[in-house]
Amino acid sequence: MVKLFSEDRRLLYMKPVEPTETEQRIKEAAKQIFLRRGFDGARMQDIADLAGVDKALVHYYFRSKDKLFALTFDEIAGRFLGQIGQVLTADVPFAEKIRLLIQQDTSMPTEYPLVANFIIAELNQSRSHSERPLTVKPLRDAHTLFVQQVDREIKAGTLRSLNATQLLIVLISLSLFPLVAQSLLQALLGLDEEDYNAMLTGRADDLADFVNRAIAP
Amino acid sequence: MVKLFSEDRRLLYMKPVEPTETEQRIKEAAKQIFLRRGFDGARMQDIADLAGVDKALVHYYFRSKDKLFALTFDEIAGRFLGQIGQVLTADVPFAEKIRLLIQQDTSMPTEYPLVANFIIAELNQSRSHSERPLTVKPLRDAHTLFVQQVDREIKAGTLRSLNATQLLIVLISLSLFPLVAQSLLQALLGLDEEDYNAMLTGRADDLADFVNRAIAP
DNA sequence: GTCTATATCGGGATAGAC
DNA sequence: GTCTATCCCGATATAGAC
Repeated sequence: MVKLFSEDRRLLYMKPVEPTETEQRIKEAAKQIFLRRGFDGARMQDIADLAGVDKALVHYYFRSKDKLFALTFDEIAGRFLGQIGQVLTADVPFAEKIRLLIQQDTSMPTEYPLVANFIIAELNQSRSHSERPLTVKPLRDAHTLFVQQVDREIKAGTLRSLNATQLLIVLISLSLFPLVAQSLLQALLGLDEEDYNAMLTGRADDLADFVNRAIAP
Repeated sequence: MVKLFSEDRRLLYMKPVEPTETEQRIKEAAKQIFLRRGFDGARMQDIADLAGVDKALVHYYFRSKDKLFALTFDEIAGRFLGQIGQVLTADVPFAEKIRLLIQQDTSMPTEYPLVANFIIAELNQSRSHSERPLTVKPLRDAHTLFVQQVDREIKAGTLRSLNATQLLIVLISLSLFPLVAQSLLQALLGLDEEDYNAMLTGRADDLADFVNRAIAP
């Protein structure tokens, strides 16, 4: 019993041990590969290559593909939902909040569409066949707060009467779908990547205007 | 040269030979499996099982997984784009067309969200790593026609001045995203499937109203 | 901690009998 | 056309040397 804590520096020093640099590189590589190929398409070999280490090391640190994936997914989904939550709970005027929600896309790096697509695809997979069930912690507080704010605006007469959750879904749809479905919309409209991106840039203001007209009293 | 056509009944009879019933069953099974699991997640064995035939038969009829997938994808994507094209080119008043575009979702069977998700996901995959390049024939005519109709409405003063393509993207976003991202939105809002579907039902009219307010002169 | 070598298995594909 | 048996590669995972 004397040596109870002595084998684990975490318990001795009261804070997490630093992940080794290698471990970090593998995690980052896993994120990139899983984001692009999904669970089924990803190869442990590709992750190892991207991290510049041997395949066996990946297993040394993370045991199995499933575990590594679960870890990666939670991190990606957590960050993503966190960002949305921040905007929803931001202490800004309502009109500004709408612009923020919509604009989130163009301001974000190229990774953002990948992230949204990834989360949707993998949640679908894990839902349709019950093994490997992924979960995402709901943004209950942020959602509630947004609904309350909308209801206040309606009472104040600055908004017409409408369902706040429906409005939220509309806002997310308008901002995320063009990113998530870029490949489909490009094909459908017959645009190349450049044209498509040109069309997306600077459309946040137009969209905000669009929404404001729709929800005016 | 005498027997040039005699080995292929298609050429003799001037119309395609009937696909055998087995072949049809395999194609249908492939559609179901690919739709749910995607290319990477699908197993030839699962397709065979669902069709009630041996795995070897699947290869007998369709040669390889790639070929069977390409065939399936083209059929699914073709049908999907065809439906959208039909609505875009429909000869109905503009306000009605907007309702049709938006409503497409709730009226469709459960397969619709799967289809949209499938196309988006697989187009992304084949775009991000160049092997297995999938293509979708653009809806140029339908798109052009829609743009013209919008521009006429603007000239007639029944619509405020706006970019027709942007409007089209908005309409598709509003109708498709809640279906495509159901798993994500459910998680985000903390709703179970029943609640979520309840929220979607009957929202077509509200959405059409929403859009009409936004585009009124 | 990091590598080499290897075990093991799943899954796509084909050969060949019927 | 349909099945059985089999090939063979690729991918996860582990054992063991350093």
